[in-house]
Amino acid sequence: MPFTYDYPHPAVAADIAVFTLRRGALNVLLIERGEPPHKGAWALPGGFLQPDEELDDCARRELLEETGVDAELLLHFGNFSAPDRDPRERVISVAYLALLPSDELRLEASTDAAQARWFPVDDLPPLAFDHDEILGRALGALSSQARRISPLFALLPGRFTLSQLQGAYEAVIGEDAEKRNFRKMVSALECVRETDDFAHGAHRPARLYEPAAAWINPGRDTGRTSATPPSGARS
Amino acid sequence: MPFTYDYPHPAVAADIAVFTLRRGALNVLLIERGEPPHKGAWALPGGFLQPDEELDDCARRELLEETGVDAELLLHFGNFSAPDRDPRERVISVAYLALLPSDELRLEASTDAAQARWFPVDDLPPLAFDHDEILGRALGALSSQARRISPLFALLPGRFTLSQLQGAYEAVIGEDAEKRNFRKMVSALECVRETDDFAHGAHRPARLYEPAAAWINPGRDTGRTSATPPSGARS
DNA sequence: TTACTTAGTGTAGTCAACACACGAACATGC
DNA sequence: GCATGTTCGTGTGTTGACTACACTAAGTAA
Repeated sequence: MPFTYDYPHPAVAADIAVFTLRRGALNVLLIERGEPPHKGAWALPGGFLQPDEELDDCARRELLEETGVDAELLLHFGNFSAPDRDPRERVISVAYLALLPSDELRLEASTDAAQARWFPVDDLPPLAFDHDEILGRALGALSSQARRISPLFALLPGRFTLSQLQGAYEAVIGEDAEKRNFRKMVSALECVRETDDFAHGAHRPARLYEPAAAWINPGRDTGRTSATPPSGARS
Repeated sequence: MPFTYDYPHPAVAADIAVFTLRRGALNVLLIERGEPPHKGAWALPGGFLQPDEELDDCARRELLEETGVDAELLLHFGNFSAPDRDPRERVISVAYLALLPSDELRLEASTDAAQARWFPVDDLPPLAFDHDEILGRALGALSSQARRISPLFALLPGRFTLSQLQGAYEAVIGEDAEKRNFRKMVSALECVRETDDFAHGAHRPARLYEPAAAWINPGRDTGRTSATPPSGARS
């Protein structure tokens, strides 16, 4: 790294793709821009990095400020750095995805947003800046994450039925799952613990489950650093 | 995203963990810093983003400038943004990993580096800044990537034997593989094509293989966007 | 009491991953 | 040139994982 640096610094912002389930379908939170550029267009929420703030904290703060909720899962999935992606000045976008339980839907448009709204990911309006590209990448990353099941807890209430969990899985992956196989998978992953309570609806009550401890905020797989020692490949 | 932004902009840099194989072992390229801070300490190569440059291009350029080689695989695996990670000023580090064939070892220390050297990843010196954390994350990401086999081509010459490929796999994963199963896996992935030539050594010659087309620079898995249409989960 | 809907479970078949042993081909040294 | 040593390269049987599939259980509502 050079010890002098004469070039102008870019702005750095976090943009967040916030997903939730509404009526069984995956929805993403968009804001309608209240100011130029792209005034009137829909965009992902986001904002600029502050001086003494880590990027992860910036994303969490912006999300809290712009939507009023604190996300349980905030995952960085990419940077977007095209020099002309923002006409005002150079902005490096650090992109995150977040998941919210479907019942926390208190949307509060902030000053610079005309309104905030949920959109089904299958029926999106045109987006400002390069946010369509960012959102596409977010959906891909989300789908990969969901196969580990535990990230889906952030989409559900604290206790949930296995049918709810399967519904979230199907909504995120975009494919149907077979009931018994899904339950076998969840059982094998040992990521839920059954409770003694049941959800009562119009039909047979379903047992409620909760996340097993240590599955909140699961680390990324780090291969070598967390793996058992190699069996002899090292000399 | 707010339309005004009064905070100072951070510097943005790319740091690159460059890996290669030397005598069968995974090595990483480090430079000895020639200037404060951390003068005399070893660090990952890297440098600052220029005004009209994408982050990916910055990483590639810095690597070319500091080591004289053009990397075939440059993969972003994380950002590092602790406010005090660089004592000079705030620097956001965008971290990449790169793979080089083991025979391209023309190291040219640039002006700000006293020297550049390969280190086995099992025997590293103390590193400057937070580069030990960056390198740890790089090793984890590399191990995940290697399971797809095709990224390993960047560690090998243009044509290689299956034993060489297996050696690269084992060095990166950190575990031994079983020969026949490894070959079956490679065969199933259809990522190599056999040639009519053989490598002649001290013993029975081994057939040379080359990467199958379309496996250079493989895209990330994007789930929904590249998957077959869902079978009915969407209404 | 009946009808309806969802909850919840076990098995058989298929496929992929794993462990395993040997003959083939070439270089080298005697 | 012959024997020896080393790596190359292949097939099979076993095991565990994933897939597909159908019924009974339990409650609500009419």
